Amino acid sequence: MGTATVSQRSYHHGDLRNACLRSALDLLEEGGLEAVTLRAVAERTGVSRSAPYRHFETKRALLAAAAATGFRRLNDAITAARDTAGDDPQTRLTAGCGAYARFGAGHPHLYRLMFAGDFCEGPLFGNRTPVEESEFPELIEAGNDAFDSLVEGLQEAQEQGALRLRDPRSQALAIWSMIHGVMSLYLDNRTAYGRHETAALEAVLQEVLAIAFEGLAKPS
Amino acid sequence: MGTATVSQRSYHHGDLRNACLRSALDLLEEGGLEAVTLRAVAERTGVSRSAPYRHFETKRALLAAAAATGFRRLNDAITAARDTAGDDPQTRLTAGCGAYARFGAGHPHLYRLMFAGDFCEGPLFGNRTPVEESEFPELIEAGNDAFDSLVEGLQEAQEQGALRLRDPRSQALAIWSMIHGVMSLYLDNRTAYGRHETAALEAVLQEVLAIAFEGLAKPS
DNA sequence: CGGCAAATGTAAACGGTGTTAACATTAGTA
DNA sequence: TACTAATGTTAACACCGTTTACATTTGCCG
Repeated sequence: MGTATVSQRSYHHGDLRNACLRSALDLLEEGGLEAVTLRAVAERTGVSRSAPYRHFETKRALLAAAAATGFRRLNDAITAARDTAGDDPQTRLTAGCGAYARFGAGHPHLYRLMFAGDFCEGPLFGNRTPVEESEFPELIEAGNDAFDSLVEGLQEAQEQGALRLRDPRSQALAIWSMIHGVMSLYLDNRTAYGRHETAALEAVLQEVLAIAFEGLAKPS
Repeated sequence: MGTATVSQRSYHHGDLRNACLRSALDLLEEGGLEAVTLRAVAERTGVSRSAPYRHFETKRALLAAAAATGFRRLNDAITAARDTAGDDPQTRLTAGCGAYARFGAGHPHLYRLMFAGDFCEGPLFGNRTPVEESEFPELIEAGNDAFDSLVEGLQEAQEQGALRLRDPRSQALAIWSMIHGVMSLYLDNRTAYGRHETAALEAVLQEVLAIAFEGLAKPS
């Protein structure tokens, strides 16, 4: 009979861990968190039900890996937007915030998973202490990296004289809280308009950012 | 044998719906959402496994009722704090926000359930349109009532000249977003300090509120 | 090369969960 | 007092996460 072709994969998969992760992300995007079932992940990957357990100790571990992937993608989206936004620090910050919102609106289930808060025992943003002691260090690190990007943007704005000189870490935490609040209410369908009314999201976000920048601006 | 005493309840419970609701709220407070199992609710109420289904069509309906109770309690806490906060509009607003944060920190699981976003098809805050068409109108109404309290506080502050004159509904949505963002990151263990570090929560909240009031204040 | 241990995948089962169907009991009423 | 609707019970269903025992393959060491 046919000799083993390259894509045959009779028994061993070769990269099952990443394949499961991709299946989980796909299922999440298509059907929300409730669609992400280990059985569904296994079936979609074309493997037996218990195979994923060779690469993820538990379902939470798989979801944590997916959330970490989400933070890395979010960070990429923010930095890319800022890098193509010119020189004005406020424009760069606004571009980053817009990319943040676009990411959340475009991947609502992933965004909610990233902030689901059932993964980390330890804190995430602003954490300088034991990353390795956490249950899912990969997730902690990805989240902190994204936070650091925001801190850099604020420092940049401070140095160019656009913002008051305060601790940029606490400024960053305050701004992140605001934007996350907007996204959270929007994604959880709590705002005044429908779930897919991107216009409503943009309006609220602009109002919040306007208030925030007014409150953070250097008194002229 | 003993004639039926008042509390005998041999077969019919009398107020099983409220009893289940209370059991669910207790289980939620004690063990988080994962502890709220219909079986546990039934057992705690001292009733068979399928009895709750006579009063709640599904588990989601029970959780929605619990979330509505949460919004009513939150509204009560906010208005009580504001009513005992004197006359200064900003003090009254700050007192309301503090009560909001205290409620969330004191009932983290309930707060997260209220904003879990798996109940409403339609929007919640700021909604003037079909409350009855929603899947859980009780929840929509309780959420809108709480939102309206915040709007009233902002109108009050505007009338007394403490805030810029803008649409108080969009101001309220912006402020709610900010505070909810702080609470969400805190409860989901995303902030820079431990979960039960109330001091950290207060610090971030004060920073956010300071920025917000600065941004909303009437230019002097 | 040969064989052997570790890594990886499979099959079948366990307990727990939401939900439903069929049946039992009670309350309200004509 | 009989009948009906409301309410509660028991037993089962499918689905889920997880584990255990077993099968296959890979890689390495002699």
